[in-house]
Amino acid sequence: MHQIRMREKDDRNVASHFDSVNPKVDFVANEEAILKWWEDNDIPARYRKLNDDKEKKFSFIDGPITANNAMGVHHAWGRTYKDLFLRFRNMQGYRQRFQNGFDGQGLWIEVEVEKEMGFKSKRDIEAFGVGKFVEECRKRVDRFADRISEQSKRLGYFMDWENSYHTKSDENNYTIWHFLKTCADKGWIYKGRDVMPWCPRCGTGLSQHEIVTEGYQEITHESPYLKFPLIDEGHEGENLLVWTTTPWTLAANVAAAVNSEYTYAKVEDRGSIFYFSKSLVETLKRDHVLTDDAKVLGEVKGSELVGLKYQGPFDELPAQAATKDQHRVLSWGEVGEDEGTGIVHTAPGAGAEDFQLGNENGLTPIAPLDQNGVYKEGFGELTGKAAADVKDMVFASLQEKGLLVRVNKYTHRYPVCWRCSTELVFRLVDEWFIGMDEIRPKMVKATNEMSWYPEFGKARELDWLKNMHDWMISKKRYYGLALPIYACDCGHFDVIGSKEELQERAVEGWEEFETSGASPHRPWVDGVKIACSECGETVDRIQDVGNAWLDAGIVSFSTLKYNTDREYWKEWFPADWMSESFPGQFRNWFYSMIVMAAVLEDSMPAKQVFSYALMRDENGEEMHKSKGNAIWFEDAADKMGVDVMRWTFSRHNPASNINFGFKSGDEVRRQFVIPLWNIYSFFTTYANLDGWTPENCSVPSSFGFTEDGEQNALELWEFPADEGFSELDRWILSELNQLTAKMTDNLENWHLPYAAGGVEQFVEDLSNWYVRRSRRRFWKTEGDKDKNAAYSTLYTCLTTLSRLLAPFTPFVADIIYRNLVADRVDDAPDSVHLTSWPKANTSLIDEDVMNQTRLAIRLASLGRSARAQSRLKVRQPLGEFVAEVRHDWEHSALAKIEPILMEELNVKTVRDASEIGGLLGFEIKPNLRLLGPKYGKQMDDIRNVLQDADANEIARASEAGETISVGGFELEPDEVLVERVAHDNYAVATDAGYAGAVLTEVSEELKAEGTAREVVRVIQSLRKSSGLEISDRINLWISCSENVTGALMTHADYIAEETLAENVDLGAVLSDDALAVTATETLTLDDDTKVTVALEKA
RNA sequence: GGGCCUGUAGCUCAGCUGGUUAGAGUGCUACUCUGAUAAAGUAGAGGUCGGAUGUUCGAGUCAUCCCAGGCCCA
Repeated sequence: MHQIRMREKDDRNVASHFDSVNPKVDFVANEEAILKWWEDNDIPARYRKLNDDKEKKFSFIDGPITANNAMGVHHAWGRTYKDLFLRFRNMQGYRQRFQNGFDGQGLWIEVEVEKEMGFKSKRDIEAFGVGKFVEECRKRVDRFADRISEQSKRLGYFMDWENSYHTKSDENNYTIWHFLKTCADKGWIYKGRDVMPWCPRCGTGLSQHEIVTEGYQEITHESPYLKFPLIDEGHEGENLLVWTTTPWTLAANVAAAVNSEYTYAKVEDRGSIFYFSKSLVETLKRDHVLTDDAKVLGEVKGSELVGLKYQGPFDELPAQAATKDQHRVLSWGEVGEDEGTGIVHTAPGAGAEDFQLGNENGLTPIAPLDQNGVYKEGFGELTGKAAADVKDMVFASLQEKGLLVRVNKYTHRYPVCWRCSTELVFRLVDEWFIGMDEIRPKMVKATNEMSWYPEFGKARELDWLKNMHDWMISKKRYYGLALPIYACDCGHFDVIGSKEELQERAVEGWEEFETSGASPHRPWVDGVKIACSECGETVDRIQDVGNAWLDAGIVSFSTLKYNTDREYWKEWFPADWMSESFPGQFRNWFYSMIVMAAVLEDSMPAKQVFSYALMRDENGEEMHKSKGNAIWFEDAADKMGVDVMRWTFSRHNPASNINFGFKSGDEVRRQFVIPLWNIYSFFTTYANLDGWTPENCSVPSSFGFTEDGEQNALELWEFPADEGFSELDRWILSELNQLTAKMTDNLENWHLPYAAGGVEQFVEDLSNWYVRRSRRRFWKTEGDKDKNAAYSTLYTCLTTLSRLLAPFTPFVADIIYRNLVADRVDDAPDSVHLTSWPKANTSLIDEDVMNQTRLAIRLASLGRSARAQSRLKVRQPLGEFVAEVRHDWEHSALAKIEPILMEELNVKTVRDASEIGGLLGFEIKPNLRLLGPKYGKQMDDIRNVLQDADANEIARASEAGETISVGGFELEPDEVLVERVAHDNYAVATDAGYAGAVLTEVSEELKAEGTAREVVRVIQSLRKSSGLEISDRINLWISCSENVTGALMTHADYIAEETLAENVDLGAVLSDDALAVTATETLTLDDDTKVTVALEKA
């Protein structure tokens, strides 16, 4: 057998006893201690190297975490998944890379650094110096990368932290160049135009994201209503009534839009005829746009207006020369009729939606503003004026032309620059795009080939691909991928695909660039110039940097040595697994990963995608720093502990949002971690008392690795004939092996809630059935085979559990493992994280014994319920328990579990209700599964006749296998269901077709026994309160009335045995003196007689 | 407006190809028990299974439509 040997045997000081375990444990302090021990003993590195010699591998590609701020608990959620599955694969013997990634380029970083430095605009950055600014950005990224690494270690995340990749690295950026060059060679890269939100004060564009989050304010604008005179024949003298909140855009008007579905009114007011949405007539009168005398002349559908030409409000301007003949009415589904006029002024060069609409309709956009928000040439008196200052000039001009109808105040949410609160304008700018039409089919193919968890991820990704437009990859900023595009005035542009190519093509500035370190970043790379491949002119790099998703999308190439070691890349690409949160990542990281793999290799980037939803606070509210409900990682780690946090995540269904908080953490600790710890504490307490060590364990263990296909000692093991293993042992070992098998399967299929749920059920079973039912086996004084079997079984459960839990709760798992195994067993790995994943011995999975025990647990519960109803305590023995079961096998099983039920329920006999047919009454129900298909609509009649029929007769007939004649129906014996109901003298409880009853008559004999047990209980609690050790012997006096003495006499031996009494003085007369020196307690029995017990240490 | 997901007890969620009285955990209340116990046991209250219509002998489950929430797209 191949065993990983971690330490020379003689280094090891194998102790014979377990460290004692404090039941009042401080989990957080333990975690910190373990963390230190891991560091001191190099466990993470040894864990990572564990499978270096293995053939099979598991390739994980990490979605880079933004190294821009510290980690929150929502990051801990995603990182728990990553760590968990990587640990699982490591324990299974897969070779892995363990590379973490940091995302550290792009506007997000710039914005944080600007805040840090107190910058207000791009001009501040330019003044500070782009080079210095970029350095500051890099420093911030490195600072937070370190911070996140430390936080991740605290989470127990075992990664190769010294070898994390950075998207800002040269390798990453140059690999993107290669990607872009590949796109360019196929002709997919082009320069296009788009309208972007723009801050005229800062002179910079803002991303949609910056506006969505916090960039809106309530602002009141003066909003004009104006006429667009129609010029088509037959419409002379008629006008469109148009409204806008941005008067400065009117000079760039190209079209007007209506909703074809709406009905428009033709209205005469003050001598003019207007068209506008019919539903707004009253609103416009109320707002004094129309007078109360306005007359509705008729109605037209919006579609009838489409195509009509009109005269624009500023057609006299030179800037309108190319567009004034394009003015017409367009159909646009987005036009609403809640406000305005139902006719929308469209300026494709000054509004994002307008631009889109303009493109669809072949309009020429007019871009009125320069980068400072000032009108360019061609706008007459507006030229040279800022957009924000021209509204009065616009109104005056409209007034003069007779086009202005009314100006109203209008308050609305309007986007502002989140840095300086200046109202944004929309500006037409040049951007660079990747045309996706030819890439899309490859992406669809890859998406279909990939496995998605949850499964609907595939449909969502495909849906996104369907809607996907060309990819805008440029951004007018400083810190990011330097786009290797060299656009020449001749109209041609070159794309450079590598550092080497740049060097070859450079005609200027290469030496300086090389001296600076040749990092493809602004400003250093900007000094390198090439010759245009078309006309030979010297060309600069375009100023733009790249979209940040290019940075993250290339990592399955750049981090796998695609450019330097293609064999290595082939070994690890495509990845077996990638995992990120799904809101957003379908259009971001997953998307860019798929694009890159499709373009470069016509492949998928990863075989399996795993994704999860969003984290909310405890009340389901979104977490926000500003709302104060966000939880910092350190707070959670310090207060609830990382194991608790990780288990909370692990038991959750990834596909649904998680509501996370300290309350749910407390529940997990109470419900799961503490019970587990109590079992562990119980085991070590008694094992130490008995001097039991793993050498005595009669179940073999195999903690290290076996060769593939080779079975380990446990897998080959069978129950020995004479080692004392009981049904109970067989049961829990069966459950354990089933758990192991199911866990493996669930983890291989990403089914975390099932995996975690299985462990929770097992811990529950182990604690509340196995340990509870086995307690006496551990208590007894002699060390026989039965006791050793119990220790061996519990030890095996705990050590296996520690390994199954290692990927989930790495701290508590290692604490248990190290105490029970690493420090006690020769050749066992030092840490649970160096052990192999347990393999199930399926021959130990015994369905019969598991079913039997389930039945016993169920019937015991019913019995306790029945007792509770009768108000007879478990301590009072009762004559009989009658069980009603449902299936054939359960009748025979009942005989086997009889001793268990007798003990659990404290009854003298257990009977099967079927043996005593007269005891319980009958109830008859139709067997719908059989009768339904046969009788159809007659079912209601059958129901009724069965209700009215003689239940006893039908039950007899059914059990005798006779045909049942009832109400004109001839029913087969199995077409009715017979159930039993309660009878006198029995207390009955039922559940899911099962029933349990106890005989409530208590004989004198039973009563005496009950009294004896009551007395024992009092003595035991007295022993405990007197501070006696469990093994201390005592002398005992019992003072009580004569007939109670008689009753107790019969059970004197039992009392003595249970309480470890050497002498029992029954019927003793206790003097006050005696009471003063010994421990005493008085018990009042049901009939109000009193029993006083006194004891002293013998 | 379109796509996907979700809607079952106060809360978190199971309910497989339609089948008998819709479950679990948790929380709450009461009682019980206690030599591993920050535990455990038993009971109680708590549900128009988001709504409507349809298919069927029978619908939480299937179909259609609608409502609400979420994510994405327009």
